[in-house]
Amino acid sequence: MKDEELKARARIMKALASPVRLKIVDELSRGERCMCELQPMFPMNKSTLSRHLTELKNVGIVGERRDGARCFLRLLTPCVLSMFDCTMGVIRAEARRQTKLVSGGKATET
Amino acid sequence: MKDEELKARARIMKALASPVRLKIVDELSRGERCMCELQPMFPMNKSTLSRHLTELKNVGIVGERRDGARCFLRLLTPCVLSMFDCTMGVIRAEARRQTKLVSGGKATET
DNA sequence: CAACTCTATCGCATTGTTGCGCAACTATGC
DNA sequence: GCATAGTTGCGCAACAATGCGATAGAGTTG
Repeated sequence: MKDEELKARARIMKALASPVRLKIVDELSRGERCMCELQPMFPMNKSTLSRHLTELKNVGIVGERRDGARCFLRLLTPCVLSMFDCTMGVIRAEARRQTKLVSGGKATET
Repeated sequence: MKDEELKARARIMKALASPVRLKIVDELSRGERCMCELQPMFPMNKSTLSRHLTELKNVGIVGERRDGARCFLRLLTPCVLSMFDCTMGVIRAEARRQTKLVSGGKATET
């Protein structure tokens, strides 16, 4: 796999490697929102939130539509939601592994 | 969505938010490998490579099988490969958007 | 079994990157 | 003019990536 491609992918993953940004994506998956709607959901300075949005816009996951003073955000690539499913898969698999360890399974024990 | 869940997901995304680790995953998708096989592919100190592997192991994406002094790595959750497809989707969508901008499309122009 | 090699990991120091709030700024609408 | 919506510059603290050297097991050979 090409080096450039790896970097491009890493950039996208990085944009999603934050609870805050994941929450934004999750919220936008339910429809268009403007900053002012998002702000109450995030206990942080609006400048910080704006920067998170910028990061998502930079990699092309989120797009904006300006309407007067407002700036409506929406998900441009809903396929990122399928990534969520996968992360759940990883989490569940890991949980199973932990369980096995506790209940005396064979996985990698000391 | 729960806060803990968001954090767990972000952890997984973060583990994949690095060209090096993406390359490792890509390589492991073609089969089990030992550190000594991976090393020649990565122009970095072996301790650094080891750390990247540790990170992938920590989130449960990669597992290890020890055989004597060697340590064979393998992909535990192949679904991460489907994430790759999605990143490609995002990259392509972004490329299309750029093209539109150049060719005089309507998207977000100044 | 002692000495040695080979494989992988750990501790530490250095360097670069990220997340954050604050305050200042721009732009829109009343 | 003044409130509302959002972005930008700055500095700080926390975190991540890296190399180097030391260390810990496994296997090998005398």
